Amino acid sequence: MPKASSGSISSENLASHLGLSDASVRRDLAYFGKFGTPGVGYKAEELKESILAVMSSQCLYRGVLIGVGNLGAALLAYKGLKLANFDIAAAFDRDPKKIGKTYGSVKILDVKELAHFIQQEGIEVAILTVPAQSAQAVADMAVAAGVKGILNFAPVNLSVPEEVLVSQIDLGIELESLLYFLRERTHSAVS
Amino acid sequence: MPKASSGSISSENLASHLGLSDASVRRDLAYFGKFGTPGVGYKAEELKESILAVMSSQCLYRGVLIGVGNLGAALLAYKGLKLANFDIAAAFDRDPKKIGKTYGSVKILDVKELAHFIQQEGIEVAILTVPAQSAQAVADMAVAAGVKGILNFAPVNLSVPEEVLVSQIDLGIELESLLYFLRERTHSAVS
DNA sequence: ACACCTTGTAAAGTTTTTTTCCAAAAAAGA
DNA sequence: TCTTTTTTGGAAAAAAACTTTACAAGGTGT
Repeated sequence: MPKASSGSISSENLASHLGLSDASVRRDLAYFGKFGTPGVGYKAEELKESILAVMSSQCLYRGVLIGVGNLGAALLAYKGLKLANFDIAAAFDRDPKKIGKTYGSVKILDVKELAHFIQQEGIEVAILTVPAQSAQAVADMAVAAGVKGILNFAPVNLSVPEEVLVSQIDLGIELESLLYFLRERTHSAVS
Repeated sequence: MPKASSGSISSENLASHLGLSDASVRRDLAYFGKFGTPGVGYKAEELKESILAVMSSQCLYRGVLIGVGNLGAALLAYKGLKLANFDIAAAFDRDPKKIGKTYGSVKILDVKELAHFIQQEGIEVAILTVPAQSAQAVADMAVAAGVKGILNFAPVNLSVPEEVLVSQIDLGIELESLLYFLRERTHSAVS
């Protein structure tokens, strides 16, 4: 592994830490601008600033999280979301025991207020962490109220107008995929 | 959208429900065997049986879940895992308040017993739902004890021997990706 | 001034994914 | 029975995505 010199780091060095090739690192960084200096590499501090600058230059999106079960609560607690210039304006649930509570700085509202809230606040993104059987109905509500993107954790194929972007996350499929590759690997090792 | 005829469904019909092309559906199904009949399509009941047969013909993997926070609890409650012929043999945590409890049929044990349990039970897969700062240490333990695959939810690049398969799930990155495409779409719509 | 690094980017190469195409199989109508 | 229609499975072609190679241009140190 190449060693880091004072304050600077080369694409080769970065690559070895990330498990990529030097060319990939350069290409990916270059996509957003010129952050390095030829013959030297990337100055760590500068690179960090530049990346943060690119990320925060992206316009802010405001979103709601719908369904405060275990998974929803986990996401509310997860700090990584703010990094993406994403702001959870409110969470929604149908359970009266949860409504009115606050997770961090996010308030839990009654799902009946969802449409009104989305319209009033100009919400563009919804994170769906509701049970599978309610997912389509909730998505329909959110889309009708004006949401443009959905991050869907329910194991259901949502049907939405094509101008709405859905990103599907199925934890079961991730696991199956891992197991599949494990089996492939052990099988080919035997044969 | 094509209509379904009694008991049978064509690849084109399946495809339209899944948002794929007919050819893709046929190719993907054919990968595991011949389930359809030319001129007719796939008999729904038969296809379902065949898919279940393929899935359960895959050898069973046993795994442990490490870190019973909100996310861990959500996964323990999620029934989709059993479908993949995957069995969570036990969960682990370091919090004495959680140790000894039972989620569904899964018992929560002390993380100190992790290595011993993995070896004793021949566990092959670990699901990591621990905080980022403990992820590498826990992964090291699991790998040393014999785990061959890791499903990692901590936003950390695990470093493991290359014979160990790691599947990384970063919910923050999923969200960023969604936002990125949303921005791309709205920008190109303007210009 | 010269030798040596290392970036950014274009071009080439590779891999993966998707689509197209068609022989063969099944059903339905003549 | 024979022909037409439908639809599969799989081969071959096409397209797309991803990686690597290659190198001019920009910088550093002697």
